[in-house]
Amino acid sequence: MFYGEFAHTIDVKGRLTIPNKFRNLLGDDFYITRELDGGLTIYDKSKWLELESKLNSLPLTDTKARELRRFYLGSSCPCEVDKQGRVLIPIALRNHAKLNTDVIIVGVGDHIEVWDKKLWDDKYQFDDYDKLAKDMEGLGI
Amino acid sequence: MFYGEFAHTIDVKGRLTIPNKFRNLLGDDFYITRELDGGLTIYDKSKWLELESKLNSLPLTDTKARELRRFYLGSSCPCEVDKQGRVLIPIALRNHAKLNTDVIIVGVGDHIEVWDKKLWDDKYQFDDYDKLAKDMEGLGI
DNA sequence: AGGAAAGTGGTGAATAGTGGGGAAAAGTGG
DNA sequence: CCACTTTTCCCCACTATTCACCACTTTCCT
Repeated sequence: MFYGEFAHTIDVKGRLTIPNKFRNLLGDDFYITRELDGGLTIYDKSKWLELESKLNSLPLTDTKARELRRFYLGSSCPCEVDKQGRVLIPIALRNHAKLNTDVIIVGVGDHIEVWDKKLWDDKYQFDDYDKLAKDMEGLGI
Repeated sequence: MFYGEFAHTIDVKGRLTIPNKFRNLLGDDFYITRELDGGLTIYDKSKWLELESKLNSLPLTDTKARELRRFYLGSSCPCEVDKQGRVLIPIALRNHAKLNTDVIIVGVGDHIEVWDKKLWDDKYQFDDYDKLAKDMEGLGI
């Protein structure tokens, strides 16, 4: 399982170092794709296959299903790490998540998320604890 | 399986380079045809044969079946890549998908789609995450 | 404080993508 | 059936990107 928040940088070539704590857990084969709220998600192989088979089971005739597939599969990328533990994030994904130099890598249990630092800071400062508490209540936690 | 989004160009002669990552997977024999949402689709041989046999199993007497066949088979084209890894897209298909110089080639799991860049950008910016989430919910993902 | 490990940055070779010229082939009209 | 135009295909050349490697800085741990 992936936990914690790491501040890393993407260099001019679009390379991002995977936090050391995540590398062993991810293994050699993992996938990166878009994520609903505007960041990127890294899935290990088994999680990815799970998502993919769900998507593939959808009927071809459904317009929404086709769009979902384009969203997830179309933007995804099998990752390869170099000897320094870095992956190259394709331009399309970098643009989608508006990644600049500074990014935040977050372990969220069964997957990892990648956010532009500014976006992350704006969105998830978590200073409104009352609101958070209300949300939790609504979800029965 | 085909993943990812690539921005390529069609030159004045109508040639399109297949992204290197897709070439090996496609093999020598593959097919291109129209696609439902306004782009083109590339199928590898096995997927193509599958689609073709499905279409051929439809009753000749059914008007809709005849139209489907015209749509898919009528516009299709067996592709050959030159030594630079390019295919020539027939004019009919180029027109159908309104392909200009800049196109987007998208790997969507079991097939590849080709879109005019402008069309793709307009259609698939995917910034309405709530809508997308709703769609997913509706499809049980 | 010292050493090891993690993260960052840069360089050069190899490869992918693009564009164009010219020969071969196919289509068109007399 | 022949001449002409157009399209297709093969080759070469240029540019941009990718990838593997090396070197440096910073952080962490003992």
